[in-house]
Amino acid sequence: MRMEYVEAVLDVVALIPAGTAVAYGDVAELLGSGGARQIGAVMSHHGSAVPWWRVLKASGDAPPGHEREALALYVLEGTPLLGNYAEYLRTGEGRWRVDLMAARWAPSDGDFDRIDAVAERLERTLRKLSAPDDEMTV
DNA sequence: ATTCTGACTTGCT
DNA sequence: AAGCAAGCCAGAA
Repeated sequence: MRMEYVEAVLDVVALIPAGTAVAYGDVAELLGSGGARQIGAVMSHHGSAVPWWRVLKASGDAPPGHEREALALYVLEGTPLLGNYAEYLRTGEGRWRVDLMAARWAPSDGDFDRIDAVAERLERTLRKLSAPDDEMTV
């Protein structure tokens, strides 16, 4: 995974507000590069410094392996949830998930500007890297 | 070049 | 609602 890609992903994730969330695939789409699995790979290895819990599966299930910690944060942030998470908090049993329909982040115009800037910077860099002999390639 | 793997997604039982 | 199969995208071996 190129560092430029990792940084671009983290830059976008850092913009997601508390109480909202997006799916891995959403980030890839906003970035216009790579797919859901790539975002998952980035979050898995480099997500610790950003609000990683706000990026999750399209189903609303929390990032695998971090369900407990994520749930505590969702409750704290007032993120819309579905299912019996209360029981999960008590006993560790019970199914729940984020209500992505209600919680999904809707970027403001300003957010879109920042996202576009990140996406453009990334694309520019990747293009340069993939075409060492630019000049003639038109 | 081929195969395997994974913090993914979607559609169908 | 819960599993499963395929499709998907890239990096690693």
